Amino acid sequence: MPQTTRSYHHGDLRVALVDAGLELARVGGVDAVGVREVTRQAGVSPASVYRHFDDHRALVVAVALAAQDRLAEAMVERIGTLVDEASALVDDAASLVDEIGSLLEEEGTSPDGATSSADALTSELAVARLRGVGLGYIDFALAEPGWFELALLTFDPRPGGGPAVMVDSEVPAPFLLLLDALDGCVAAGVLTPQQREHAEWPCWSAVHGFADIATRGPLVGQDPAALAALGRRVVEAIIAGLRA
Amino acid sequence: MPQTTRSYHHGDLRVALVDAGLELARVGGVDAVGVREVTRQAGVSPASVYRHFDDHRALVVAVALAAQDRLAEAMVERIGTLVDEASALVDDAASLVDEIGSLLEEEGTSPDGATSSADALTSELAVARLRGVGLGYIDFALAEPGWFELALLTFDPRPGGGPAVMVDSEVPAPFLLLLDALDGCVAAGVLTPQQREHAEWPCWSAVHGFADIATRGPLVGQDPAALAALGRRVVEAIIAGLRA
DNA sequence: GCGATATGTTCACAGTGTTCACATCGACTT
DNA sequence: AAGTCGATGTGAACACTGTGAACATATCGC
Repeated sequence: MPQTTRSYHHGDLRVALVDAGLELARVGGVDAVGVREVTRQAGVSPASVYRHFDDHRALVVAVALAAQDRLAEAMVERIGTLVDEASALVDDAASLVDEIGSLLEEEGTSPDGATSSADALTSELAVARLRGVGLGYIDFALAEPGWFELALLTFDPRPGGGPAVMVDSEVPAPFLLLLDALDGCVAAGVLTPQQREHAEWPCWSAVHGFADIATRGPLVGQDPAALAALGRRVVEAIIAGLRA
Repeated sequence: MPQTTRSYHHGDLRVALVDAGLELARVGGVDAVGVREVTRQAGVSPASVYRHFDDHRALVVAVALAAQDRLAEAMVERIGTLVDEASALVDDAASLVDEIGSLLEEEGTSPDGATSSADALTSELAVARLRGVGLGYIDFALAEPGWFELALLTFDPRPGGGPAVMVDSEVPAPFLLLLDALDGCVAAGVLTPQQREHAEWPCWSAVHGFADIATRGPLVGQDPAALAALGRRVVEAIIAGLRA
């Protein structure tokens, strides 16, 4: 922060506006982030927005990008806990394998069984990561529906209703997490390269669709525990569908 | 229609407004159906809306219900063609089975094979119906994105941002088509009752999610043929996931 | 035929995004 | 060190929106 004195100039109005928009969107969704409302929240004049953003839409996009960052953070956190749990199981199983191996050492047992079970364990880890992507996305949507609504908007690349060209320069972070997890699955042997191809779209469709249904669709207001269980069901179903 | 004369009273302004809204929404989406714009289209004064609808939102909901009907129509049409194709295959296969059966009649062949293959054929029919539900939904979304955006809105049951109670009185027709198709699958032995339980949500999530992604998401503007292929992939993946 | 009622209109108001001329500050030049 | 200039915030205005109240007119029941 360059200065804390309240002068005519604000110091860093742009981020202040985005923060205000974030706060408003958290409870009111995308409709709550308007030019006048945001400037009111920031204690500034409405027209000041146009010194930092071309348009109302540009302001919304900036807020949406911030919400998207929050989504990505929540996802990596969820992935971390799920992978940690899985790797704890892996460690337990590995020590168990070692124990059994040392017990059976006197006999001439082949180490093939150990390596194949190790493969199964790394597979489990890769699947846990993929699970984390989906569940992190869903949990964020349920926990912060306003931000979630915002985070979607940026995926929409039409600037003003034009011919809608695909964005290829800047892939959103949440989507990258999914791509990486899928690549990890083929590296771990969970998915064949053929199964991997375009697999991001079935995954994203199922997870995003559930989040949308639970957030603005017929499942709105349902019991959170039931929603979480349904979300797990959706994630397991689409993962099973990919491997079939 | 009570009268076609153009008098001070409009005859049936309510449906005229809904039709105008439908026409506007077709190209402009939900944002295009505003009180003033709709009345302009219908050649009538803005405040006349409030003789037929409580609110701007009520007008939008009425238009959305109409769009939902179009969606249901498109789905039953798609289901019909897919089921017809499948049943043609079924007939061909059945006649083939008969032929083979009559050829093998001289030998003492057991009819078990015929009945089990007949089972497989009815299964294929049930799956074709399920496929039709998903592909009909997706095709409609791709063909009429404006109407599709509208059709979703009605699934959102909040009247004014209240505590969002679940609608149980009037289940939308498109959703009923899915439920029936799933029940048909368990009747045909494709799905066990345990697999059937809550299966509507993974299905709806995947299909709706893909439609949303292809309509307002990162796949907007992609090659229609490629989108159709991806849609088929999504439908197959989620069906496989349910049966796994 | 006549009154009651349903339906459409006009006017007004609050709120929105947006623009433009103006005010003010910080920084760079000479 | 003074002065200029670009960057940033302000205030008033415009066009537009949804909405309500008072008014006008056509249709229906008696």
